[in-house]
Amino acid sequence: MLCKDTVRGNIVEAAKKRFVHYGYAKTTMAEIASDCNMSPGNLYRYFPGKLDIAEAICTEAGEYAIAKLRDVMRRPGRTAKERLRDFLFADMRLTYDQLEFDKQVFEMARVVSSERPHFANRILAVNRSLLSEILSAGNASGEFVIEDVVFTAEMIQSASVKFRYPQMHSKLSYDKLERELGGVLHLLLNGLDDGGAGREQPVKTVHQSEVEKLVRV
Amino acid sequence: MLCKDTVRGNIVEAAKKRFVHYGYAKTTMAEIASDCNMSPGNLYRYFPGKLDIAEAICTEAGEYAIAKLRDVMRRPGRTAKERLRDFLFADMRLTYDQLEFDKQVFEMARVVSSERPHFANRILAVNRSLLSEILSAGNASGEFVIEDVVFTAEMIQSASVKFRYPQMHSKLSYDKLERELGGVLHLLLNGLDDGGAGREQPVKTVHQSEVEKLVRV
DNA sequence: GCACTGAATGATTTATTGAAGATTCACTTC
DNA sequence: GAAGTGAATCTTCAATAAATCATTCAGTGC
Repeated sequence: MLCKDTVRGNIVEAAKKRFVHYGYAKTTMAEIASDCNMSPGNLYRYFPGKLDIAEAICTEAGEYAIAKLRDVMRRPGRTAKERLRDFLFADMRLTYDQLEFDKQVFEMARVVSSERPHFANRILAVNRSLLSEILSAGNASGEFVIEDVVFTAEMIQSASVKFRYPQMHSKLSYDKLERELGGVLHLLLNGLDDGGAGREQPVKTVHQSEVEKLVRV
Repeated sequence: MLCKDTVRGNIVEAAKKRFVHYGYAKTTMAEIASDCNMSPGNLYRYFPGKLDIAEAICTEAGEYAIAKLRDVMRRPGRTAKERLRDFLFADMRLTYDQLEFDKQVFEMARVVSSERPHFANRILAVNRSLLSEILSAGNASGEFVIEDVVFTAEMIQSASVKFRYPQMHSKLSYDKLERELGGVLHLLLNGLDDGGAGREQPVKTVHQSEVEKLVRV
């Protein structure tokens, strides 16, 4: 016998295929149900509604991204600054790859985060806690001297908003984004007294190919 | 006899009243014409189209804002850091006051900058040149040691995007924005090694009342 | 011929309505 | 009675008809 969670999983998988292929709006509950060999009405025994299925997909994707970021963050033998850099670049690339090129995934993400604001906030909060972890480690190693780690993490998020919102990417190539994030990061690390935002990036960034797509179908 | 520029000015004034009161979309060329005691057709002898009237209004407002920022920037007896702070706070407040509370003005600005992207870019470029001026002065006084002033100005704009785009203000009170800009600025000035984004703001910011509304009608 | 008009044109917006889809629920099956 | 159905309902979408509006231009008056 199928347990409730298995069925939910099947529904999510079927919906993900449809949403990614045809888009959220163009996918009907009847189609998802039919893909699962059930009636539309029965879907409602597993999810309160269509939006909740999309939210489940996004949550899964978010968890995958967090796992990726954790990996990047925890590579051995890197300084805290390098970790911070790796983290921000990986985060930008995850956003870019996922949302810049896939209109359908972008649509789904947009709908979910506009209809369920708490969802986006949760993602942001987890992200911030990872940032805080990096900052704390930097404090411990003596690289940073940060009083309020959580507040500082929040400020780093503020300053890097441009690199995490695909709406703002419009018309900026990935190269340009990379250059800008590099410059901003340099400023954040070194402040204005230190030669300004130098173009050189002595710290090697995690290579993009190491960070795969967020949702694979 | 009325010279062409006087008539243009009258049209802009009439249109501004309508746009601010009823919104860009809800204002018809016939209404603007009628307010100027002329026929709709005659408007086209002074402006290529409706959008150009809106652009003229926005240009005027932009110039006013630039003038305000120049004032703020040039107060005597301030350090470069203080000037930078004043500048960014004043800029945020101009954006906030103007666009956060006035739906109609926001609509007009949105239409113009989406239909005429070069317009927004011009504003941003002028803004950047003012920032560069501050940075150069800081270099001259020895406060900063910035190699590429223009590049650094660009990076400061990147890091402060959140405070200049009303779309991003959604759900953030002005107090919260101020706290965030303060924190980000601290990071930009001092970098991460220096105690992080301390909450104290020893530098007095130009008081909000000193920066008036952008468009007065 | 310069300043302007206002009706004509064609694009865009709005209103209407029929169809499609999300959600519910009384009912069936095992 | 847990799992599921599918017709009924109520909402939302899409197509199109109607109206409005930006823009043009042939024409008027000075």
